[in-house]
Amino acid sequence: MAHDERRLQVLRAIVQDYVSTNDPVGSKALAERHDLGVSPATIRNDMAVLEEQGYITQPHTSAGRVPTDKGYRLFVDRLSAVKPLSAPERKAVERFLDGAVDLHDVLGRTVRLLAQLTHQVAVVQYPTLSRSAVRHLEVVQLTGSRLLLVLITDTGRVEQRIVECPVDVARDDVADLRSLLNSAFGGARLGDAGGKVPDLVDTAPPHLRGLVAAMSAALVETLVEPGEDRLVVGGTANLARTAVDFPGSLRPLLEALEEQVVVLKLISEVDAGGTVLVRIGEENAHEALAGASVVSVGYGTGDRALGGLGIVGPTRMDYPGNMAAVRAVARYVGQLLAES
Amino acid sequence: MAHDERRLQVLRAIVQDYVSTNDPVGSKALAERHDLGVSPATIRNDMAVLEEQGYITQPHTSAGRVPTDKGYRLFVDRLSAVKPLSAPERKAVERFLDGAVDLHDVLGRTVRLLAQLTHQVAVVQYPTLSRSAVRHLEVVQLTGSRLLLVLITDTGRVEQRIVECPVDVARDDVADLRSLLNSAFGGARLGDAGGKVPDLVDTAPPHLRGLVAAMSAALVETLVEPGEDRLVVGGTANLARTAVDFPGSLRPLLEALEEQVVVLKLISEVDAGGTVLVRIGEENAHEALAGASVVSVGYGTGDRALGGLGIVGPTRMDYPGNMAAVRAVARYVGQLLAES
DNA sequence: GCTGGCACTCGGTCCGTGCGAGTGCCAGCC
DNA sequence: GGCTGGCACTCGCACGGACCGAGTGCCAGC
Repeated sequence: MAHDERRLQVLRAIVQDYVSTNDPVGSKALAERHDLGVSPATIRNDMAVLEEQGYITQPHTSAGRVPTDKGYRLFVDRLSAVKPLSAPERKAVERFLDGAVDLHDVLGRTVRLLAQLTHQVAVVQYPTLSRSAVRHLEVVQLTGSRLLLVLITDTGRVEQRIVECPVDVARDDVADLRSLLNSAFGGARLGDAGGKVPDLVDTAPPHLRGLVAAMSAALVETLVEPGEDRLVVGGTANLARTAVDFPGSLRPLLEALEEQVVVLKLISEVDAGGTVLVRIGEENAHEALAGASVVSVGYGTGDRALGGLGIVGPTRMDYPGNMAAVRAVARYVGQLLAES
Repeated sequence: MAHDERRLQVLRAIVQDYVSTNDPVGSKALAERHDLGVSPATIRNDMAVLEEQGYITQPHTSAGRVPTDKGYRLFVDRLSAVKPLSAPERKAVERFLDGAVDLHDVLGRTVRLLAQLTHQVAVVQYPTLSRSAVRHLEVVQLTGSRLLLVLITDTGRVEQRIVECPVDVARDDVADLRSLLNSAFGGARLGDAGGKVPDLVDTAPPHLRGLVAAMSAALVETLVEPGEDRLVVGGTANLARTAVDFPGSLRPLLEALEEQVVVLKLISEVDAGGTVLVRIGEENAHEALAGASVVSVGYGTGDRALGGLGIVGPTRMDYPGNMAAVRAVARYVGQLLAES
């Protein structure tokens, strides 16, 4: 029906105007700024219907309308096309990310880039350990009984862990231990590492069994521990700019970002297909994020998702632009990591 | 002179009251809440003098007085004693920091602890590389021509760096390279590493010279690059709580904290003696920090300072308490790192 | 089904008033 | 000489009323 169609145009116009002006938008302004071909009065009727359906709301009588979470949802799903990045923007992405010297550097640059492109808080997850494979395991003796286990994954991630042994360890044993661990775990997905432990312990020379068990345990523990999936956060200064959009205080949001766990959960719920995920306001199912939207996407090499990245901002954000930025950055990071 | 003495008491009382109430403090309130032994009128005279000397100021006529940066400075220097942590607090420090599994973990806990104790933004610097010694250097071959150099310092810090070689490297050469590098740099202070490079390159077997030079260069570069002195920041949510103290916006401050360089400079200007450094407002010599104070101290093992840690907050802060917390945490972290 | 007109609502702003906290000054007292 | 009580004065702030304008809902007419 033509009616429905126009009503959606009205909703789109409302979202666009509200996002750019931050003022509740009225029927007259809409008629002026968009070529809807009808008079303000007609728009008013449409708006009344949209409000009844829950897509928009008025902060108070005699104010314009504002999109609800549901309204943004419809906008994202049906009324907007992800707009590609401009040429200079694409160039900026390349320039910004090239020249990174290691994983830490890549992710640091990524988060800064994303924050700069979107003017929002950016979040990047380290490549998930469980989906990474072991490239190398290194054992370094710190003191007689204290060993440092260093794990290097195929994604360039380097993790360390101190292991305290009950007794002093001989130098030669350290070397043996290293080659034992490497031949057992080398090349294996970390997700499968747990299963290999019993076998490894059984086949190890008797005098090394205790050691092997301890080190394997540390390895498994390192990746099982949920906190070990690290997160890089950047661009929190952008929150100050959008402070007006967060009624009470920025505090809960800042706390959630520091907490990491909350955000991590959101960011890591991505698939490998490169679909951009948008969670709007209440959809986030976490109180502190009720007034915020999260745009996230998985990055990876080929069809393998390594981790997620995305942005957090007010529900009143430029969804098409931000979705494009997030997607573009994820693609580029994926490429970059595939090279290494 | 007894006069001067009382005037200082008045200043101290003003600082204390203002810090706890956030209201400009008037002569009457002072007389009531503190046993100064004189009437409000007398206090008014003292306040007039203090104002003339620049220690306090009034936001507007007919308001109470507020300490100036200069006033806080005098307070910190002469009017306050660092008050020791309470027993439960000391206990919390121990409980919080024990059980850390590696350096990353230790510093992460430290920053959270400090933020929690002081209710301010906490900042912890990674142990400076230039003052650390090489415990072990590891070389891992990622692809034929791409090597990963992993540096493990005696402070438990692990740094990585990808080195691109012009030609493919043979497996055996990697092992040789590793032992060459370790025997050359092992145990050496990183600050001295630069000087050893020429010698090392000269004595290396001819076919490895190019490689050795490249790796040494990467090593030196890693620690010369100023950005490599990392910083952990936490408790930014506390900024939201103290937002009232930052007139304009939190933005500049958040930006400075993300910038890291600025804060790093402040935090790293510490000595090994355990002196707590306080920089108040304008003393920070950086615009974004003009309304903020920084309390910092060096942490280290024995008489060797490894790095700095501290807090950033509004000038209106509990200096004695925060100085105590910063000092106590630094001591404990120093001990913890000395053990490893 | 669209449109112009109209009455109505209500938040934001401006202004005037009153109040109270706090000050500076002064004369008097110890 | 220094402290004190008293007093006039200054302002910021909170309160309340008036006004204005944006925006709405509804209705009759095309």
